[in-house]
Amino acid sequence: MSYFADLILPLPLDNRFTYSLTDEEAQFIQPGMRLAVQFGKNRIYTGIVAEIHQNPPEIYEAKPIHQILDEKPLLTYEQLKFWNWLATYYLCTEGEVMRAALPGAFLLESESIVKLSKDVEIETAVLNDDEYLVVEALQRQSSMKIQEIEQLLDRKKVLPVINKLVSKNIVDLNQEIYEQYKPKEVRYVRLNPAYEAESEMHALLDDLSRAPKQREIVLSYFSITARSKKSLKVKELLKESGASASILKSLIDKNIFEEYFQEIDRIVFSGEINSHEINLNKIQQQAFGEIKDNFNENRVCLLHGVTSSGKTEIYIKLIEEAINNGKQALYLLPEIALTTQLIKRLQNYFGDKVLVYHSKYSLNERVEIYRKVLDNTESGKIVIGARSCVFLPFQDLGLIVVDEEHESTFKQYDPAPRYHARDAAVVLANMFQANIVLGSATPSIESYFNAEHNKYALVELNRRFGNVLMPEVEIVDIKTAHRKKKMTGHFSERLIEEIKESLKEEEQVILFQNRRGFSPIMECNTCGHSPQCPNCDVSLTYHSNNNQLRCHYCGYHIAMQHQCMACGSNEISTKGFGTEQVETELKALFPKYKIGRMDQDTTRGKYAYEKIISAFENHETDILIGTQMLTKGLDFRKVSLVGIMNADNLLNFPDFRAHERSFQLMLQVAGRSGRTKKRGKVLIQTYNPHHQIIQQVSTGDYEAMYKEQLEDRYQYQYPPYFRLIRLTLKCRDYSKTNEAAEWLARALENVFDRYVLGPEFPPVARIRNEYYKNILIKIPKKQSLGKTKKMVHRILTTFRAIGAYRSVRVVVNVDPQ
DNA sequence: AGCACGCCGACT
DNA sequence: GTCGGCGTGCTC
Repeated sequence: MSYFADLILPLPLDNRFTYSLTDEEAQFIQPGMRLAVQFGKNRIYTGIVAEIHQNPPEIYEAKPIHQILDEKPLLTYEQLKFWNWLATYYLCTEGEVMRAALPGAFLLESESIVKLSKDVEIETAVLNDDEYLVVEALQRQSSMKIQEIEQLLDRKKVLPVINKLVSKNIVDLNQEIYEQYKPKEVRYVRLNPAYEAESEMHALLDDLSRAPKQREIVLSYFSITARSKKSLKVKELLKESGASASILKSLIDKNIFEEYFQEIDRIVFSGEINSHEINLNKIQQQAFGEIKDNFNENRVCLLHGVTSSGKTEIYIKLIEEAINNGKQALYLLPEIALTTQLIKRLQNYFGDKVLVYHSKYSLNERVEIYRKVLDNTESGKIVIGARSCVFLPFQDLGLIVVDEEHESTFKQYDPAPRYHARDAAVVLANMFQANIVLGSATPSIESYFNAEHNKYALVELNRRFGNVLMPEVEIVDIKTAHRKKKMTGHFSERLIEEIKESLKEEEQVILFQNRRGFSPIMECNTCGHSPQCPNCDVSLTYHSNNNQLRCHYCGYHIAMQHQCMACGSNEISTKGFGTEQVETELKALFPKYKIGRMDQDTTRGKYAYEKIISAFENHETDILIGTQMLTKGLDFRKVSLVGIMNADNLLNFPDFRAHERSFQLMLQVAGRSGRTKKRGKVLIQTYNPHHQIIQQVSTGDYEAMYKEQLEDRYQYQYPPYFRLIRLTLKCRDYSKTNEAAEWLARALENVFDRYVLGPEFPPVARIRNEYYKNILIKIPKKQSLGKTKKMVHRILTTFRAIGAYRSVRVVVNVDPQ
């Protein structure tokens, strides 16, 4: 009886691929294991076994596999199910999920390696120039990669050259696959046991009397080993003796010392546990109880708690319970880089049970964390991290916490799978019958809607911890202020007064300015021209730190212009303002005070972010100017004033979530103010003081915001009443983009009728010389989601089969943010 | 995706 | 003539 394995390959291909197995292989291989298989003519890929069966494929002969890469499955049954759900729900391939889900080091890929054939006499006469160059290079370096040959010959297509050499039997072309994961090893030394006897030892020291440095090492070795019986690291020995590595090497070469290696864990917890008891106050205790009651009924729990109401303590208690029951716990955060404070807190409490996982870790570190979760080790019971954590191989997941549930960064934008980690987490929890709590001070409309309609349970915390009052919000009408000439640059008189007041009291100030799009652009005062990006349909923005004009989309940059490029006029001014301008103006207003700035430009270095934060925490800076980044769970004790420089550029975003987002953002920023006894103050500068969102922020009235937004969503057919799928077409050819979009929209309309919107150009219609066009599909509640997606998938398959539109790529975004 | 194959314009 | 461009088809 013959066996076959259906594999998921890490490619954007719809199908699984079937390979044949020998009986022995079939005995050993289980779903979830990695296999290396040949796919296409030469390449070798890592595939995941999804299924083993005995049905031979009918229209082709299955190839045998190349190699088995695992001893036991790397994926659990739940993960395979989860991958499949993601691919179906988000309309992508399992291969794309695989790429996102597995640490890169698990995906071995082959590389073509060229070597000289053995025992071949090379007749130079039969070689042309290129061939000669390759052969000559191979005589020097034994093997070359295709890319190296491309460089050597300075041309793009080198395969014909290589193939000729292969056919002349001069070189061999092989596929090599690499295991990318390398365990971390520490080098140890010990004395050759032959010298252990006292007499031998003395003889050795006598022998070395003419090599004082070597003798020194041996003496150091004795003195260290006399002190402690522990294995001796090479590093330690060199430090103690002060000798160099080369001297030790000569001792090893002489066989006086022996070296050996031991694998160590990269993921080690170095901090201390100083877990003071966490005592919930009465209100927290009550919320905690309610959450647990709902867990008992297997309900998703939405925890709506105002800023600094103490949600984290509740999470910690829930996690503690989960791990006491022997389960694993997952704590999801929107962005890991911005939450060092929280991670420290969890580590202080749970010690080495906490693992932090995110995409910025090295390949090897991620592999180790993955394995720890898979093995369900004691040190990995709690995983904390950003969205990609949902892909870890949990064995016995008991609890998921999704903190800042409303954050849109939980949604992956590019590349596929374009998944929402919060929604995926709900599905994941369901697969494990695990508990899940979504927490936020400003829940997303969708989640609150689900709570209202009894799909989720709602638990509320509406008092700040220690009964600190919510900050007082003041709205400053800068339209009138401008008219009355009461503005200094972008600062209203009121804001300046309040800053002065806070600084006088030796308190700190945070100023918030939204980023992107509102960065300054150059504009000619004579003809109104502003320099454009040649590759994208946007104006270039001015960056003063390097005096450049830059494109945010493609990175194109030129030196700052002092003459208009269109009319040659010298009168150029900057329009719009960013954090940089705020900083400049502020320095002029408050020259005596220290000002910090936190935005994309200043947080580029590895620890730049931490530096800015700790400088502010230690009160080395008085005023901190920043963007979105400031809103994330930071806890500054001495901030009494938060200024929002311009609320309008948030509100005027062309997006159905713009108002909800503005509310969430402003309320979060406001929450940075007055976290201790004294009541904080928030100043909002705006041109529309009567805008309903501004009003709702000023009263902190989430309910009002929710109700009003919900009505808009209903009227304009948006989530939560309708689901959305956005198709984006991209192509270098303008008219092809149009034609293809038109075709696709018509095809969709045939099925979904008036629920298809567009095609439309997005606000930026060209990026990196590609034209973009969007089609939006709205799915009413009563329409089957599964069937709709199947239909969209079918139409897309037909579309992609049309030759004329082949150069047009379609990006599918389910539940776009 | 990545690669081969085939067709076409543009250069040594 | 060949090189390199791109469109097309296919991968178990």
